[in-house]
Amino acid sequence: MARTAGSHSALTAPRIRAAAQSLFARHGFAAVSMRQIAAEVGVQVGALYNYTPDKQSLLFDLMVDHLDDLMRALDAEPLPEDPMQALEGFARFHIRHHAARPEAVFIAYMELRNLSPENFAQVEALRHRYEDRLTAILTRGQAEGQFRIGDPRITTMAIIAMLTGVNTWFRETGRLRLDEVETMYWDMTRQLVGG
Amino acid sequence: MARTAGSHSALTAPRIRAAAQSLFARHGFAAVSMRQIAAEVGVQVGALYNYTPDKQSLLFDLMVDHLDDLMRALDAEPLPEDPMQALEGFARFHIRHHAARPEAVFIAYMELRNLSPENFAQVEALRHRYEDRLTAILTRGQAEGQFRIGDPRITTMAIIAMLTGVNTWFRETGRLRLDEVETMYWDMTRQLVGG
DNA sequence: GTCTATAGTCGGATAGAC
DNA sequence: GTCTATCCGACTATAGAC
Repeated sequence: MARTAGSHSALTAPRIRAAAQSLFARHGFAAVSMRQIAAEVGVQVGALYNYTPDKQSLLFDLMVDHLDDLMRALDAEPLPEDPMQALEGFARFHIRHHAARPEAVFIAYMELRNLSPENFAQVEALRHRYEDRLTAILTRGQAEGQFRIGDPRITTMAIIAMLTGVNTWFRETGRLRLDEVETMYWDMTRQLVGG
Repeated sequence: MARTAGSHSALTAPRIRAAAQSLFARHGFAAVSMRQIAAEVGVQVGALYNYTPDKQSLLFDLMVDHLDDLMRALDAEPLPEDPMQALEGFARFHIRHHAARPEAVFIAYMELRNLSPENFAQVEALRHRYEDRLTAILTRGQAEGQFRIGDPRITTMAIIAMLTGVNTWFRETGRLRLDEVETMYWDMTRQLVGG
C-alpha cells in the first residue's frame, strides 16, 4: 500500500465530507465557499477537485449517504407484527437516529432547493421510500382496527413532521435526556393514532 | 401629492419587498443577489439602497413583519374559555394563516441562520411569544383535567411542528381542500392531547 | 495528490450626475 | 428617486509545476 509522499486521499476524502457537512449545516450551502471547506480541511482549494467534480456533488453525496444510512438503519430494526409495537419502534428509532446526526438532518431538510433538478428527484425518491415504511404501519393498524386515524398518508406526514421537530430544540446539554424525550413523543404519537 | 417625475417610492418599496420575498423563498437568501432583486423590480441595483441600508435588513424586515402579522392575526381570533375549543381555534388558525403565505413562512423557518446575532435574537423572541399562546392553552387544559398531556412546552413544540408541516406538502391544486386538511389536523391534534 | 497562479464572472455597496 | 459607473473583494473551476 505504498503511497507517494503527500498523497493522503484515504484521509482527505472523509475530512472533506466532514468539513462540508459541518460548514453547510452552520452557514448554508450557498454561503459556504470551496475555499472555506479547503481551509477547514487544511488543503488548498485546488486539491478539493481531486475528490469531487464540483460543489453540487458535495451536497448531493451528503444527502444521498444520509438517506441511505437512514434506510439501512431502519431495516436493521426489528419490525413487530403488532402495528402498535411497530409504530412505537418507528417513532423511537426516528427520534434516536435523527438526534444522533443533527447536521446531516438539517442539511437534508434545508438544502433541497440547492440541488439540481435531477439530484432533487433522486433525493425525494429516497425520502419517499422512508415515509412509505411508516405509511405501511399505519395502513395495517387502521385495517386491523387498532388505530383511529384518517388518511394514512396525511397521518404519516403529520407524525414525521412532529418527530423531526425534536431536532429544532433538543440539546444534549438540556434538562431532558433523549430517552425521556423519546418516551414523551411516543406517548403523543400513540394518542395521535387513537391508541 | 405631486411627485417628481421618476419618483415612485410609494410603489417601489412594496415591490422590492415582494421581489425579495419571492426570490429568497425560491433560491435562498445567500443565493440571491441584490442585482437579481433589482431586475425583478425593474430598477438598477443602486436604487434599492434608497429603501434598505443593506441586504440583511431586507431579510430581517420580512421576518419581523411576518411574525408581527402572525401575532396580530392570532389576537384578532376569538379565544374561547374552554381549553378544547381554544385549542381547536389555535390549530385551525395556524394552518389557515400559514397556508395563506407559504413564502413568508418558508423564509421565517429556513433563513434564521442568515440573520445577524442581534436580529436573530429579536426574531426568536417574537416566535417565542407566539408559541407561548399555545403553551398557555395547554397548561390551562391540563390543569382543568381536559387534556391528558405531559410537559406543556414539549407538547407545544410537537403540535406546532406537526401543524407547520402542512406547508411542506399542501398545494391548493392538490386533491384535498384546505378546510379538509384543517379538520384532519384538528382531529389529530385533539387525539394527541387525549381529547 | 497537492500546490500556486489565474481565468473569468459575479458579489455588496457607494459616488455623483440628473 | 433613479441612473451609470466603479471600487474592490470573492467566487468556482482549471492549468500546469512538482
